[in-house]
Amino acid sequence: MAYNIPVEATLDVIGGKWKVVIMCHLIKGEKRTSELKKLMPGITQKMLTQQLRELESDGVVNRTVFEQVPPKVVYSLTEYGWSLRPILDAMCAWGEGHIELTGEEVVQ
Amino acid sequence: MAYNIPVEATLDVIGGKWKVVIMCHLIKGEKRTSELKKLMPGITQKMLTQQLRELESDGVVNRTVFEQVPPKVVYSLTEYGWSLRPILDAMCAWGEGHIELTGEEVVQ
DNA sequence: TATCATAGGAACTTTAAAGTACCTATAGTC
DNA sequence: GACTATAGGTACTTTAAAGTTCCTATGATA
Repeated sequence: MAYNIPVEATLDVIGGKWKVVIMCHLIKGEKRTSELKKLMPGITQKMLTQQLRELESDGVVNRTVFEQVPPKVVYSLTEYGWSLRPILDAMCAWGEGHIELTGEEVVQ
Repeated sequence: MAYNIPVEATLDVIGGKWKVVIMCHLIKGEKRTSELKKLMPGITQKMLTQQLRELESDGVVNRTVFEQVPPKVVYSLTEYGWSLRPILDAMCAWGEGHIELTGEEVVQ
């Protein structure tokens, strides 16, 4: 793909509704599928699997399968994924600094 | 809106296909509509206007109208918009560092 | 033997994002 | 008088993203 501006390459990897959120959770350590699901109440099983597959094929996350029943699969950031850390940190920090300033996010 | 994780507040403001790209251009200085259109060959007039309107109502960009014919409108980042700079810088830097490593973006 | 837990596949539908086509205004120029 | 440049509006359509529902496997437990 040809980009008009380099930042489009970044958006290709981390764009979309869920990838940044997934990676922000994985920054704190590897997680299995069911843990991610609990951390992201809004995501569906399908979207979680789909986004993880895309992150995996982009080389951002590792998928480790434990051959046991019931199945256990653990996801973690790859070294390549860690290279995105400055972006994730900046995004998390901004969100933390501005979430209460908007004023309308009172849980009803 | 209630968020499960603060970074979702960030995604609310800069999420989508075009906003980060627009802001990356505005970092280098104010731009009029026609300049942005030239810098982003892939965007349509409608999407450009729509995204700028959303950024404006989120307080991220300033819209300055010059009362002349033909019309002249200039967009720039607000102070609030500048607070997103660490994110934009990190995203731009990552894109610059990784765009040539993917190897398949040769313009055909 | 029926049920659970886990991770995910497949088919289908809904919703949101994005794109297309066509319309406006007006001072200045050809 | 027709045409240009500029910024944007509106209605409609297309495409992509996301969501829903139902399905699989298997060993352990009730």
